[in-house]
Amino acid sequence: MSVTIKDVAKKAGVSPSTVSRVLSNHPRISHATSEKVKAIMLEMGYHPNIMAKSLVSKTTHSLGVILPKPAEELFLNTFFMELIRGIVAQANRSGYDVVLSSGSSEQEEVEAVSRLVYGGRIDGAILLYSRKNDPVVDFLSRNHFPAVLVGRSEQHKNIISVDTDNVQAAADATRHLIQMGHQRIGFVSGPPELVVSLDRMEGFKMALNEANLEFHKDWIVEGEFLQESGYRAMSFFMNLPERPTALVVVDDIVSFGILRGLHELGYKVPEDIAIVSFNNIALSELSTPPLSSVDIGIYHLGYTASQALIQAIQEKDPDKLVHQRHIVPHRLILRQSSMFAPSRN
Amino acid sequence: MSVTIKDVAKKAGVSPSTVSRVLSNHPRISHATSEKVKAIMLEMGYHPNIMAKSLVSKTTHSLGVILPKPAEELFLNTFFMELIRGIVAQANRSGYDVVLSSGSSEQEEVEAVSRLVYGGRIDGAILLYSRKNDPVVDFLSRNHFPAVLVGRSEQHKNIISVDTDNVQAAADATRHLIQMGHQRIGFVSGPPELVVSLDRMEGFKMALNEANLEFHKDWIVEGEFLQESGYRAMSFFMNLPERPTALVVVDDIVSFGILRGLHELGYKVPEDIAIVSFNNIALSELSTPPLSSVDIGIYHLGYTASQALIQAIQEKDPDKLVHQRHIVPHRLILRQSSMFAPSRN
DNA sequence: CTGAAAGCGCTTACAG
DNA sequence: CTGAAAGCGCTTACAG
Repeated sequence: MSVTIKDVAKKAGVSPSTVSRVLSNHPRISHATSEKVKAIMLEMGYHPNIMAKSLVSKTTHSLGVILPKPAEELFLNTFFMELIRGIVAQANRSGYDVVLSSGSSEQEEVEAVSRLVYGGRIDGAILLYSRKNDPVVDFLSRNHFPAVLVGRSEQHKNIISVDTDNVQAAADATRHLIQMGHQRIGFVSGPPELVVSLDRMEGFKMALNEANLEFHKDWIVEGEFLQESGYRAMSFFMNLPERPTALVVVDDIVSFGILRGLHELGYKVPEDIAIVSFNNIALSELSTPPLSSVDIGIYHLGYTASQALIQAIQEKDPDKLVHQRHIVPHRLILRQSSMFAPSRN
Repeated sequence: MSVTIKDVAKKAGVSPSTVSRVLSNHPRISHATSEKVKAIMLEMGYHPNIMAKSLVSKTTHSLGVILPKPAEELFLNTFFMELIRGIVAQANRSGYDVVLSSGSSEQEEVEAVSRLVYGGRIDGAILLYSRKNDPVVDFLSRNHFPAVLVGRSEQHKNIISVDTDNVQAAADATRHLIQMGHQRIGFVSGPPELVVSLDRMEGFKMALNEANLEFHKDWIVEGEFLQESGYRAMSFFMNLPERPTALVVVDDIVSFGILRGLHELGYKVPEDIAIVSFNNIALSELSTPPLSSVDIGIYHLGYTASQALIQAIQEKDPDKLVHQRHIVPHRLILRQSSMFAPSRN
């Protein structure tokens, strides 16, 4: 029913092969026939059938993106949206489509991915997060399937990854508080199975070490990327006999929970406790007070991930692809939540 | 290189046709051969090639989702993410993939969609928003391509749509303020080219009318779905000689901007001005004060859109599809921002 | 219940 | 510079 290469060929008085060659800008085709065929394609409203093309070319011009399962799904809506926007923008620009997939368990995630991969539905995959033992990463790595990880993998060192230097980022945030005069600094971390939590924790410790500041076990709290976690962490800290004067918080959303709790209890930020967190989402400058936050360039991360993946797909020499690690620069944005020098005691 | 239906057939000692029939659970296949073939498929790691299947079946089992162009892109990250989560969840459950596409202008949007549609890449499309004169809707409607609109279209009454009853929702919000004793109520609207802005405005007027309250031209402000718009609206209202005591605000994000502005100027919410807004995003209960908001079930909207689209794709009788309109129920969530009765004057 | 054959719409050596 | 032919991996009448 829809117009095919044969219809165009017939009307143009050439063979289907020729039409196909015009389509792919084959060099050895006469300018005259090329023009004629193109005119007729336009006239007849011809559009190449992508499926047929894929079937023979063994390439789909599609990238697969695996959405995190519900547990982490709550985790920062705006983070993932920004990431996906960056991914889709760059993919479309390069003529690639993006196929979204999700599973409601790790098991289902693997099934979804393997359907896409084995079914020849996608040319490469992007993972939006990095867990410590991720079966999806295992699967892709085992199958030598082109893949890019946003974040980094502990096990699979040679998967291509696009990441923030989270160790440095956390060190930067911590150093800022130290420079402001804080000596008692706590850390609110994310789920320990996420690599990002570990990296930020490490940077935090690093900065404390440099400054010969004490690393206080009691001043470390782990949680989810949820406001409730921040709320709980806050209540834990504020009940401590000796409490920190500043906090490094793994994510802005978590800081919102902390701010809310402190507000309810009548504490003031940054006077009673100073806060720096990560990701600099749109709302971070809108909270009361506005949050100091490390901007990690989320859109840019997504954009770079697409770019790296497409490059990997098109690269023939596999040696060039081993152990690629793209670092997107971060930037500490200072706002009111950390702009206070504590009195010495 | 990958294992095909022929390989399986050879190993099983049957014809490719038979393997294909086993795959599709054809009724007239003997249990014995079916079992044998299935065992061999598993053993050889067979996975059907989706492209080949699509080519012959003329169906892709993919839904296309068009991301809004940058202008509206900012518009409510978390809104779109929730919507997409709902869409993907339901699509995957029904065995459909979701293909994302975007353009950086209306022109590019249409091109992206037509590539997907004419290229046979998708079986149907979901639009995430409704503009007043949308070329993408025109395109889909003109081509009689299965499509679902989240929102509603003024021109194309017979496109399938999934929507909130925004008129009622806005009326509910407004009535609540009236019941609290407010007589001077303002409205902060969104871009006038979006249908949702118009519908909510209409509900607002309706509720005022019912209560014989004056509709004050000065108390209506249009803006974007951005915090800055809220900030500006706030400053406009607060400089009025006679200002409203309560506001209905088209979106929570806009309310955040209003809250911030009022806080800076030292006004109190809800005492100086009460606020109700829409969408009930995750952060609405975290603001200071927590926002009263109409929960429109965003995830549910996405979920329903997927469901309706898949139904439309699978429905043979086109008469059944005309003028379908699915309404997802809304619910006014009361929080502190509107819980104050103004003194009579 | 099963097989041989044709065909989906394209590409790409091979030949000229 | 162009065409005829084979083939990508599947499905589906048609026959038996």
